[in-house]
Amino acid sequence: MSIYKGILENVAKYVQLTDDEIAQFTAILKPTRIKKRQFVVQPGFVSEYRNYIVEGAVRVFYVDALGKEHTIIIAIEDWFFTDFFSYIHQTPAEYYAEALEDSLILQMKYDDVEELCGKVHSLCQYFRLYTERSMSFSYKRTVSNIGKSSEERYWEFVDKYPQIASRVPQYVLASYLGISPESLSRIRSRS
Amino acid sequence: MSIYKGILENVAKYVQLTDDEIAQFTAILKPTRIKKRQFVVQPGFVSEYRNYIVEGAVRVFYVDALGKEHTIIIAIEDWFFTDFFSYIHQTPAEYYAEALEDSLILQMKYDDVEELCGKVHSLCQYFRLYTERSMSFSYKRTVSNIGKSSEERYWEFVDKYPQIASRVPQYVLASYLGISPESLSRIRSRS
DNA sequence: CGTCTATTTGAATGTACTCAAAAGCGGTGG
DNA sequence: CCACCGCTTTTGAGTACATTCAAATAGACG
Repeated sequence: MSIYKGILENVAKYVQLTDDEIAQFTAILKPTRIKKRQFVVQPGFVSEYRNYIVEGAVRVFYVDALGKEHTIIIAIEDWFFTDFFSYIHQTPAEYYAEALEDSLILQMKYDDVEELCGKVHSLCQYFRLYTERSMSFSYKRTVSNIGKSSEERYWEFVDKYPQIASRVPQYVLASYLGISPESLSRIRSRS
Repeated sequence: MSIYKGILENVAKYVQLTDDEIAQFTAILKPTRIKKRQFVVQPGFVSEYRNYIVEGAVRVFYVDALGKEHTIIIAIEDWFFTDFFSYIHQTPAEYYAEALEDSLILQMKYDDVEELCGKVHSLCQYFRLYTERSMSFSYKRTVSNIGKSSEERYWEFVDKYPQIASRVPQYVLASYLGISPESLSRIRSRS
């Protein structure tokens, strides 16, 4: 079974590619193995790649002026991750992307994606539709952040992503939800 | 001067359209005038349109179980707005979109946009690139929400969008930043 | 000018945070 | 395989910050 199976199925949910288009697409995918705690993106370096996770888990986070970590993305199988701002604008990253587990990812270079999207209409459609969908979910997170209490945010997350909640360290989850690890521990204990 | 000037300039920042493509695009834009306090989107109704603001200001917000309003988007000239989740999935909206001022907007129907993006590669490119950029900014807001104090969020907003901060009521801004109106008033007074 | 809404101010409350320390857990090397 | 070490999670106490509720003031609009 090909390592491209997952991503091609993902694409197939939105558009249908010809065999030739599939070949062109997979040609720009660079399979990479990363070990737990390894950084894929680091502040100061341009995030050249959009990364798709075949197997494993990754988080994107930044360290504020006080040295505290804030997790922006927690990604598992069949998700994309990168420092999006750095990737889209091709400017130096501000965030880290770190493997939470040994992982296998598919990396696609910005220039390659852009070139291919310029040539292949259906791939352009795929990325448009996929990103629009991501965007619509992103608003849900904003709604959670501005309107819900820490406790509500936590249980909402557990409800929505039970696999993730049980798979990542609590301090990572806390930093994703914007809660201190101590508070998250207390929220969990009073249930 | 055509009312399409703004949106066409926006498109031109990303892609170049032929005259024919421009004609096809503007053909699906429906200019609509809305009065202050008028709703463009309401819970229970599918948000059929993606809306571009030619002139005016609009906010998207929801009302929680306790009757409190939470503002998700504040949009002015040259911005798009809609209940994105409802629009993308074509399911009933959960949010309101309300004019903060008398406004002139361009409405494009979901089906028309999809059909045109299927036919016209460069328009598909435009929406892809535009949405990817929006996405990259959306992460910035998330970073703000999970990592910064109320006070920092407020000053960051004023710094980033001074025109908006001085143009919308403070309780709207407070509900956008996830702060109570009273707290925002106090933040402003101690400066 | 009067009414309605938005903003400010005050006092009390509550939620989440910080700092500190203990307990739990996992991984590593002897 | 067990013992140790480091990191994560829990627990406790005190504090800071934002919220709520209530009332007063200020502003906008007809």
